[in-house]
Amino acid sequence: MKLTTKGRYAVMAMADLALFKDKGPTSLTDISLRQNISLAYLEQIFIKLKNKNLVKSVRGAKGGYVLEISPEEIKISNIISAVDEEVKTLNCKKESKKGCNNKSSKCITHNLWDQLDQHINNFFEKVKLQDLVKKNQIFNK
Amino acid sequence: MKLTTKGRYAVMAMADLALFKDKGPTSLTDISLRQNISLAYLEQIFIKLKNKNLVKSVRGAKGGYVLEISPEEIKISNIISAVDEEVKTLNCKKESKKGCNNKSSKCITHNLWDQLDQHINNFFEKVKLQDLVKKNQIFNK
DNA sequence: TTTAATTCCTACTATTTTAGTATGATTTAA
DNA sequence: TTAAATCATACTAAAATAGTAGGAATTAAA
Repeated sequence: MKLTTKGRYAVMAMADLALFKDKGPTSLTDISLRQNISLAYLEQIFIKLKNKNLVKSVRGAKGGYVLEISPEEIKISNIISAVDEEVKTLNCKKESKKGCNNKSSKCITHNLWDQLDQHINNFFEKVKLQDLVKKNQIFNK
Repeated sequence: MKLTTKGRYAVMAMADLALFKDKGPTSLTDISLRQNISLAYLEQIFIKLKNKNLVKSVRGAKGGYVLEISPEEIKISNIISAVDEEVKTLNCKKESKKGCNNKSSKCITHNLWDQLDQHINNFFEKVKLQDLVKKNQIFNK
């Protein structure tokens, strides 16, 4: 599955942004210090978050990033898919020779991975950024 | 998350084994051909499956592997954890400096990953090997 | 008794992905 | 003018993944 520290960093950074959202633009330097993530790495991550319109940037001194939409509206799935390209576990389709395109026992496990994907995506769809910052207790929906 | 082609191969191979379980030991050569997985790689995978008592081996000519227990009793989680060591996404605990051990905003995302793990594991706990071979339609439990 | 088919064992290696560095340009508040 | 910030791109180190390679041991069958 595509779920790496990059995705985790993105979620952490967005949560940080949400926590400080009333104090104007938050610089990546601040986030870097608070969350202990390399500044240059954060920059790369935020380019992607910006491209997906999850944050907007304020350039120049005293600049930084602010949430484009409110924490209640931002799903974790939005964040992760923004930086990790795809939330897909292991689909047979990619590798045409193996798995699915196999003649004899054609993709016995195909549906399994499909459903797993749905299952995981479903989880990330339900959790909002707000759920993280509010109480640090997520949900029992 | 620890969920790689090794895990997928293992599930595919086990499903293959389940399909042919009435025809005596199934050789890895056969599985290799049917599922298009390198023989040597399968060998490594089956050592692990054997260590976890999911299969047993029959050595020598006409040998191969057979399921140690019935497909109804084998959970997908058993298979994956046998070959991929751990079904854990991204826990903060591992990396002591980052994430959790951060003073200011202590592990905002900790619970999120914990619950994700539970969610995924829960999925794999519910699906049995039998569910794969029976109808190629998994479940709606 | 020989042969071929098989598992078993261990070490090595190529490839890919991940995570991160490095460098510098651009923008803008103070 | 300066310092603090984003923006952009290229490079690289480390780790994980996905295999390969080479042989030893076992056993059914010819």
